[in-house]
Amino acid sequence: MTVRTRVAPSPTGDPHVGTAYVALVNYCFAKQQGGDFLLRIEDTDQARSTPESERAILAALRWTGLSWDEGPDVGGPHGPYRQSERSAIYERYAAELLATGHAFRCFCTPQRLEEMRAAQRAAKIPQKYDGRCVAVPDAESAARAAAGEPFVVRMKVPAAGVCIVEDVARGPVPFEYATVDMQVLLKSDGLPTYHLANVVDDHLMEVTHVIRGEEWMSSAPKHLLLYSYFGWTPPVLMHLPLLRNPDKSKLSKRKNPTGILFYERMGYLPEALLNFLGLLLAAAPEGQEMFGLPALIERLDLAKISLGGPVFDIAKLDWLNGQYLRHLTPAELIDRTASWGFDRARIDRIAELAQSRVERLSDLVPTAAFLFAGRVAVTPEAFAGAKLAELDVRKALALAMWRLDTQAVFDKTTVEVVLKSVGETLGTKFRDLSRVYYVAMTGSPTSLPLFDSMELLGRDLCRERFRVALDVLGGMSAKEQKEWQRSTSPDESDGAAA
RNA sequence: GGCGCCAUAGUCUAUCGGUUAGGACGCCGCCCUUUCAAGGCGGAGAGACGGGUUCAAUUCCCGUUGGCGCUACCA
Repeated sequence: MTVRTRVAPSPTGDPHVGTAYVALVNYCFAKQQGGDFLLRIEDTDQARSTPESERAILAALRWTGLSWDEGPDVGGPHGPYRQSERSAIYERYAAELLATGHAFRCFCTPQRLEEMRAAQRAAKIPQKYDGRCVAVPDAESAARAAAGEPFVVRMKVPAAGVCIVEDVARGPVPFEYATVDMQVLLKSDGLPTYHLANVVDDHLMEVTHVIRGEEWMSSAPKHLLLYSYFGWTPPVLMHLPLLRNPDKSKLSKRKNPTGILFYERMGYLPEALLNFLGLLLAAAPEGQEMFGLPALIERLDLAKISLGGPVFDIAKLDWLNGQYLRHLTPAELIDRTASWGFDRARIDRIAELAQSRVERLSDLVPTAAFLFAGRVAVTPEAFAGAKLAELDVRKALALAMWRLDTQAVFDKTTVEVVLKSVGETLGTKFRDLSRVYYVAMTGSPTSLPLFDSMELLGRDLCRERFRVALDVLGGMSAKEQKEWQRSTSPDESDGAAA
């Protein structure tokens, strides 16, 4: 049987390095076994999925140098590869589960579920669905559904017994069925949850090995149960450790750059990034830290991947990237730099912005330098200004950073709207606030137009500059963070791929 | 709180019962050098803790501690 693996990102945010990491393992394992690697878009969350995010994820993954045999953009015999286009399929399988008695309609309202959980919390018992609607007789259930009463479909779970999850790297992992929740399979909007869609698709797409993040381990029993309800052979499972921040918490953009595009904009080479991620998957032979995809494909051994969550150590990435840069000829270095940041459209735009601000040709490069830099040097003093005295500069930076994160698109118009909204929140004219942003983004209070510059810089680099500026000004206390977040619309979406 | 995963230096890791516990990043020093890098050489630095099993444990088992994940009509 042909080995088939997949990466299944959810298009709900920026392309995440965790996605690249998971994709890399799946890709290498498939190729090592002479198999196929698939890309599937898990966009069953109507509220959070966006086409912009999907486009960005595909582009970012392509940039890393990985390629897939089947996917929404390249097609394939098991399509469509976008879950939002497969609703009819999931509905059919949910109906099958209903018919075979492995699932039931649940008519509980969100309010009733919330009350149930509150009671469970108060009683200090595990929070899970109490099973009320399992008792609804089939005839009544069908009638209520036919009458238009909203419902979700939940899976049944054995009351007792143990489910053994066989993990390639961990061996058997036991889970008491009593601790497994009766998961929602089909939401009231008729779309499936991850659990149903993932199992159905992996089966239909003939995925043989599911290699995904550790965050999924506790739902493995549910998935295994579904495979058995359908009478299908489950795939081989392997859960990868999660990438970490230096403080060991799960890698998050609030604390670190997590975007693949950040590394691209920052000037890392895709082969260096892949090599770096590969170092977390297969130990380098003594003194040979540099290796490419072919070597990784050869050496990857799923059972030997270390299970401790690795810190994403940017210092080591820096060194590796330097190694790659040094292996280039000077001409290649120039070519790479040119195609990285000096494409015609981009520099033409920069020229437009800079033209009225230069008097000599020799002014152009210094004027636009901040657009080609990764970070810019800022000092606390640079933020000082008469109008700014009584204003909390850090709050202005934090609000802008957070609000910008919640925007689906990142262009000059969005930036303008968002930054001005911060002025309103703070009760300040934007004119008096702009210096803060000029300094943080460009490193100087006088520079090229801010909104255009930020668009040119891109979301990831801007976020990083906000972070650095905040840091230079002493950061935020936990209390401030909490308080300030109340005056913005928080969006914690920061997940890696499945 | 419940369930689960994990545990070698600051970081990434090797060692699948017997090693002076190996390598890489970072750090420090020396060399090279008009500076700074790069490069070369060298150095400091690790088996969380407590019990077992064994002639012998970093390695196997149990407990403790710690970190992490899950605990949604999100993935």
